[in-house]
Amino acid sequence: MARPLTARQQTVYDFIVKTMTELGYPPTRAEIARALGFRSPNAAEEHLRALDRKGVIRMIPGTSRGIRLPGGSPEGEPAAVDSGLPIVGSVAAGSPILAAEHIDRYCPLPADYFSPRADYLLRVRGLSMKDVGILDGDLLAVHRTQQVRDGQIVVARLEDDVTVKRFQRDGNHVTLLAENPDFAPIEIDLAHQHLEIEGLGVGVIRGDNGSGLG
Amino acid sequence: MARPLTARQQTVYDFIVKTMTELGYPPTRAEIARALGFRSPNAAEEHLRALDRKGVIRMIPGTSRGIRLPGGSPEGEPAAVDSGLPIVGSVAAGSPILAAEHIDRYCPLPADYFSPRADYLLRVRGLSMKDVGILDGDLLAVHRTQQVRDGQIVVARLEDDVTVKRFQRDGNHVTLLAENPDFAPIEIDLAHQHLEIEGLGVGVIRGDNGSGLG
DNA sequence: ACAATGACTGGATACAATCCCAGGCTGTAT
DNA sequence: ATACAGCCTGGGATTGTATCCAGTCATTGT
Repeated sequence: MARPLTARQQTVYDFIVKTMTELGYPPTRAEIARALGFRSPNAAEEHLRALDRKGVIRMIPGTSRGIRLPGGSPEGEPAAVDSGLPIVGSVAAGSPILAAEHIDRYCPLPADYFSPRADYLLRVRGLSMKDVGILDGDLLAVHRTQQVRDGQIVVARLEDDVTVKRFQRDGNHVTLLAENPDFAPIEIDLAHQHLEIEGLGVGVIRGDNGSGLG
Repeated sequence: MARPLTARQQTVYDFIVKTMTELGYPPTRAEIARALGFRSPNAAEEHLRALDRKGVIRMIPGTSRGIRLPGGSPEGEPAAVDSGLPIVGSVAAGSPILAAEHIDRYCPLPADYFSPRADYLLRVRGLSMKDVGILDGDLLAVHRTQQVRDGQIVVARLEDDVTVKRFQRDGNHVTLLAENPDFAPIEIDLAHQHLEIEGLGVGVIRGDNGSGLG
């Protein structure tokens, strides 16, 4: 079961990703410890084991810098690609997004047109993200993952409610920012509230309405 | 300058690239030696020095697996699809939009996904239409037609310049409205200026950039 | 003939890095 | 109360790795 990462584990994971993209190779335990302020490399070791257990990284025993980021998201089964990307309309409270009854129709676009790969298209309701060009009725291409970084557009589920917002985390505190001055940010304390990240916004499609934009 | 690599050095370099793309981290001297049949890691060390001298890799002293490939990580480019909608980048003055030299690549989406049918995708530059959710770099799906109505988003050519604007006509007078308070409307007197309507905006696609929206 | 370079073998050393053990502290679940 | 997981300090054994030194052999340019 993919229990979500703890805040600290997420920090470690983020540092690994950052190191690998910036330097081209993964960090050592000592480097992780130094970067996050641990006085012992063992703290990093234990975090790595946890991340490995949860499947977001792979440790290669006995190998220096032996950390791998397995391709694809942790346990997201690849969406049925045959007929294209499923288009999800409104999501009922408490049920998984990709439940069959939510699937409206399919968009004949290959999943890997977007990068990272899109797993489904979510029809966006409301104008809370209009300043980043996501309008009412648009289709948001979503990559299923729990690994999201600050500033990214995410699909989140908060108390059975699915929303699209910009993600920002500070330790145990998460802020979901709208991109529209008419909407207030949503503040979440992870210690007291449950927040589930459903995926990462990777694209937008608009225009199946029928008579041109306007 | 950059003397070309010897055959053996090329082999070593290829192995480094292969290792990094397959494993996610660079090889050690010993691993290179093992892979290429050297009986001493020093042979690998000397090759690495040569590759560093010639600038194709960068060695980080004292660091295990401290090998970097300068000039960005090798990214797999998306396979060129020769079917689907042509994507048009910048359009040279005075030439038809669908001239072959403007076609960047193709988007594997059927033309009739949009309605009315899209004939090509135009990459939009600038933020003049940001208030209707068309941002810089977005792909505008365009239906080729001259029959446009007031209020529609159109692709127009004015004095060899191709722009995307909202269309408004009053007798012989046309106004092309931006959807961004920072941009002034363009006023055109059809009796004195030539305006060509290239098509009607029927959709928007965003998100072929590579790492999520944000 | 000579030096310079590329391509190695073989051996050695010191540090880099993984990984195990023994704790402590704070929560949350049972 | 007790147990357990997450998160951390501190130390230490063992192995992984970078890096140096001393040679050999062939090729190439001078």
